Amino acid sequence: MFNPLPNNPSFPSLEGEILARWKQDGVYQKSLQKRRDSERFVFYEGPPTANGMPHPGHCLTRSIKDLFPRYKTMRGFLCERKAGWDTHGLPVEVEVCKELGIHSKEEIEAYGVEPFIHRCQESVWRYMQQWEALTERLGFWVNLDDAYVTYHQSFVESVWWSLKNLFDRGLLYRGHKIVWWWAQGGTALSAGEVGQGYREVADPSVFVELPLLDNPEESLVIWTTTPWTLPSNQFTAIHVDLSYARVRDSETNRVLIVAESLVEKLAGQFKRELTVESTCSGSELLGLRYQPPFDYFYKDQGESSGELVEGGQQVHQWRVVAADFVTTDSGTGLVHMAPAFGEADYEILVAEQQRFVEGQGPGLICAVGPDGKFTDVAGDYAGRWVKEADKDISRELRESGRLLLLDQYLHDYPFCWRADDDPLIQYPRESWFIRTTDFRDDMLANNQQINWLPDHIKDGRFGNFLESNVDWALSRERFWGTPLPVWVCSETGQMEAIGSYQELLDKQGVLGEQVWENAKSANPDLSEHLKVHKPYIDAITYASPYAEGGRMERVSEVIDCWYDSGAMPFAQWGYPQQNEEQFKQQFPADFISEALDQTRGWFYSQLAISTMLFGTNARQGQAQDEYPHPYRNCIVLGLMLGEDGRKMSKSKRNYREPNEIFDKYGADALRWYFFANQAPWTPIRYKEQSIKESIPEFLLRLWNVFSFFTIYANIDGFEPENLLQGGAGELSPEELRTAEGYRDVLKRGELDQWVLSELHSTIEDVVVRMDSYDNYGAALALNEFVDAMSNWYVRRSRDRFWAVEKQSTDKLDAYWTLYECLVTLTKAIAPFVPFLSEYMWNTLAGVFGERVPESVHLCDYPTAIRELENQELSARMATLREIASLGRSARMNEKLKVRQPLQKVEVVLGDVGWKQWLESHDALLREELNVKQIEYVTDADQYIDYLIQPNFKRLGPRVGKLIPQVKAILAQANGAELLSQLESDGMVSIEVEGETISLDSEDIQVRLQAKDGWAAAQGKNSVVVLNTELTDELIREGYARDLIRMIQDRRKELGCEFTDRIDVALATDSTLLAETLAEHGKTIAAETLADSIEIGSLDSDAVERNVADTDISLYVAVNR
RNA sequence: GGGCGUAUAGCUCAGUUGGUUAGAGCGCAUCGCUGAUAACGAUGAGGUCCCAAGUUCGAAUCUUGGUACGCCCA
Repeated sequence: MFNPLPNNPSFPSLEGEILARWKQDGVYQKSLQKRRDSERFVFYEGPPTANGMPHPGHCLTRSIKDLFPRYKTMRGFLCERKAGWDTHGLPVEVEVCKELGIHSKEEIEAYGVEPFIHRCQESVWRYMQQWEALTERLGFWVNLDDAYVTYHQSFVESVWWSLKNLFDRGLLYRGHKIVWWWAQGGTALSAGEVGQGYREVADPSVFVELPLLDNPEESLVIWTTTPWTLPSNQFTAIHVDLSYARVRDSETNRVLIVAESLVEKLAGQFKRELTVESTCSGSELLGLRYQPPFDYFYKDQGESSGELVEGGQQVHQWRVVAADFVTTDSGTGLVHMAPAFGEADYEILVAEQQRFVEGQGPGLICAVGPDGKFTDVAGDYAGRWVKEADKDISRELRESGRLLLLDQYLHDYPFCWRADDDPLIQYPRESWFIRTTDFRDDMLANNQQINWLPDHIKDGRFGNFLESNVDWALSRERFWGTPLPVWVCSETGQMEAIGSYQELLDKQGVLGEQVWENAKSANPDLSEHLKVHKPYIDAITYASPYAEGGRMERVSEVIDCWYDSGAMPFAQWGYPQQNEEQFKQQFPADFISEALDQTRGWFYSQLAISTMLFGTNARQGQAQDEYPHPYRNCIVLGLMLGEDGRKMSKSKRNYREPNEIFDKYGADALRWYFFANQAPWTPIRYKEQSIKESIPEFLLRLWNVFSFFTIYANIDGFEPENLLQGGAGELSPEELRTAEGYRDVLKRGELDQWVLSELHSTIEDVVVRMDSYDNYGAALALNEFVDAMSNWYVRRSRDRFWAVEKQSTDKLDAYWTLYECLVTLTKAIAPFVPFLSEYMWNTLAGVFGERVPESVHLCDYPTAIRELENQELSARMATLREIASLGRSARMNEKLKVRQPLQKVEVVLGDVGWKQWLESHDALLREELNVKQIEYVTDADQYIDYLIQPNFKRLGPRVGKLIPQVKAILAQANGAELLSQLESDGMVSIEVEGETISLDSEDIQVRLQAKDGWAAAQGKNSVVVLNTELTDELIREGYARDLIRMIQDRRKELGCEFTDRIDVALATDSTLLAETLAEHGKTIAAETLADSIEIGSLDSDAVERNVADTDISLYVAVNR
């Protein structure tokens, strides 16, 4: 006997029980154990940071990350799921700073790097418990006990190994990076921090003349809103495709060079007449030399030059160069370039440098120190804060006659989010880079092999990003991160990279280990892993092999934590220092998934590192790893929005906490909502209402069928555990087949065959879709099957389950059919809704005890039995359902309720071939439509018009432009005649513009159009016409059914048990009553368990009702 | 300013190589069922498929140009 189900299922509490059981029985471990010798399906966990609270977006990623590994495990693969945690980086430091109430790097140093790092390491696990709880509650099976952690020594050493590899291949170099710099605090700010600090300010807007060296009467005109950058000017940029004009300034009689299209606008701004003297293209300006606005550098370097790669000499700077980003949207079409203070400007410098022979190119000019003040090189301005110097700079330009216009300009400019009076400046900092640009083509080739979902990511966002690759700025001037493993000789500046801690200790003349040892003995609780971090690692030096007496000292930087995450494919195993075998087995990944924001993050860092380390160019002379790696399939999830369709935000409270959802609706509801509501890459609106709706739409509907089955199976004593002997396997159709009373499917009724056909084609569909990572399509197919099972199979089979004879063949067929559907479906939905499916498995299979797997998650995924799929039956049943639906529709239009029996309906079929099969299912339809008789009409001209249309898809390619005429001819033709000709001859011919076109039945499509005046409804394949004539007999029968309904309703009101007997009396003016009782009294009594039905009254309370438009008094006395 | 994406019913979303009556769920209206029952089911109303031009016998679907929104970058 099946365990009875609770009446009102509380999914959250069911899930709680299942979670406890999983934990207690180690079901996840068993699911891996079962596949220990199987082919691997490799999954990588993109490490989240446990430094912040998990939110709904993480539920989505974790649901998807669970779905496919579960599915693949059931499909027979071994899918290990190693958890991981991202632990380094600025956010951690910021959190700690908040606790300490400090801001700047200086303050951290004053506090002490050592205690600061200790606090960082502790802070990393701040929300660990919440993360673990959420992971478990969501049903995300992942190995949390063996998680990789980016600050662990083994991880750090793997990263070191990879960096040493890059260093030794010359791919790691020092350069400058232009950063947003908080001068007062002496630190660079991340893009996120900069983004927080924008506000509108008025800055000076200056137009400056730069006289040409060859012709001082002519000037380039440039525009800037940061006059303080002018002393550091190095170039002027133009766009080669723009047209430029030499214009005469009416006031000074000098010639100015500006973009031609801006002449008028500038004349207005300058308030003077500008007369065009000639025009030229941008390319003609290239190479022109000019006098910079200030001569601090010019006086010494004005003529400095170098040798070009292509031969010849060129002066270094103060000449016109080309740049694509120059536009005429603002300014003059000529752009002042100060490479020290702008990223685009700096790129121009780098591009210029590359034109020169190595070491011969221009250097970087910078008149400002890291404190934001002019350096001594800047004469009078030395020591002054740059922004404060703007005014004087403008004044000086005016005095030297270079200033065309000084104005004010309103724009958004970033300020420091921690000190909002401090404007940020762009500033060059020395930085370590990885020469990723050398691998651009390799990365693009690798990318081509990745299966991106959605696929536009490949050549869209991600491909474009790779195309415009720039070298990876790796280093961070911070404290909590993987230390950059480069040691520099104090004497010669020679550098070495170190690949592991031991390698470092093995160096000659190592000093400084005792710093860590002392700290550890002073505080034995300190994590061992900290010894590879600042400040301990900085303390370790060794004897320089490059200079007698020199010491090798580590550079001070740590690295970008994105590098950590991108190194996880090998670093999670500590490869190559250890676990080589695991790494080789688990590389590359078959499947990863994160949200769109990881395109430039984890998706890139993994691809870049893997391509550089394991790509074809990486290991010359060695076996080449084929693409793609490190991941083959990647689902890019859409961003998650709040209830209002805007970004989720704690302060706006526009979303529900995951725990609240779990407690109210359960994890399955949330998961199903994610999987079945939209393609996973569309931006998803996280609405409580929508999550809630996934319960009645899917979970509850399935539950009702499940519940229906167990109730009646228990009543009828249907006990599969006793009908099936011996081992029951996984209750797959092969095993069920051996059970007593299990008949060959083809011997069962068509409804049984139909639902099993639907089941197996659904399974086939779901497997195809899941194998191509289409969870949405798979979920839709499953949902549709549940609907078919609930709203057609069970509904049309109810009386079979209620039949008196408990062991009839027909009844057993029904039970075995529904049991097979439910058991198979349970396995099919297991990866999607692991809790409900487990509960169903426990009930449906639990009766077998130890003869079946203890968990649905230890089963194989079902495979479709093709022989049971019957497309013809499926199509026929669809038509039958269409007819039933049309019948109801026609009734609605005539306001004839289903309780009123009708004598006859006539069904007109678009394809007469259906007739025979439908006739054999008369009974089913008659009951569904509540009619006495169904007639399939072929000659139905009186009810309908036949609209004949061409089959466009078939005919279109064949007749092309003639289609409209064919359409017209067919529309005008006598449809009935045409059809009958087609039926007898197999084809018809029509004349179109002198051409004869012959059409067979496939070339046309018939639409039926009901004529007015009939109670008819039309569908795609059929028309249903009601005979609305009501005889007295029919009316009485309808009346009887109304009375039954009314009495049943009263029974319920009175709280009757199903078995209670009653007495009934009725009083009404209706003349129908007496006759109806005479005719149908027995039926009414039987249906309502009435001992007597009389006309009159009883000694009980009467209730007034209205039946068939007549008032009636109803007396019901319960015989208890 | 550039890149990518999105725009379909009141709401949330589907729409399978272009095929002539564009679908689902929710909501709404009407009704039904009452032995799956604090459920369930049916039917219906509701669309300028963002706009414009083009390609085509035929466009929600393809092309171009707009508009709006989102994300990323500058």
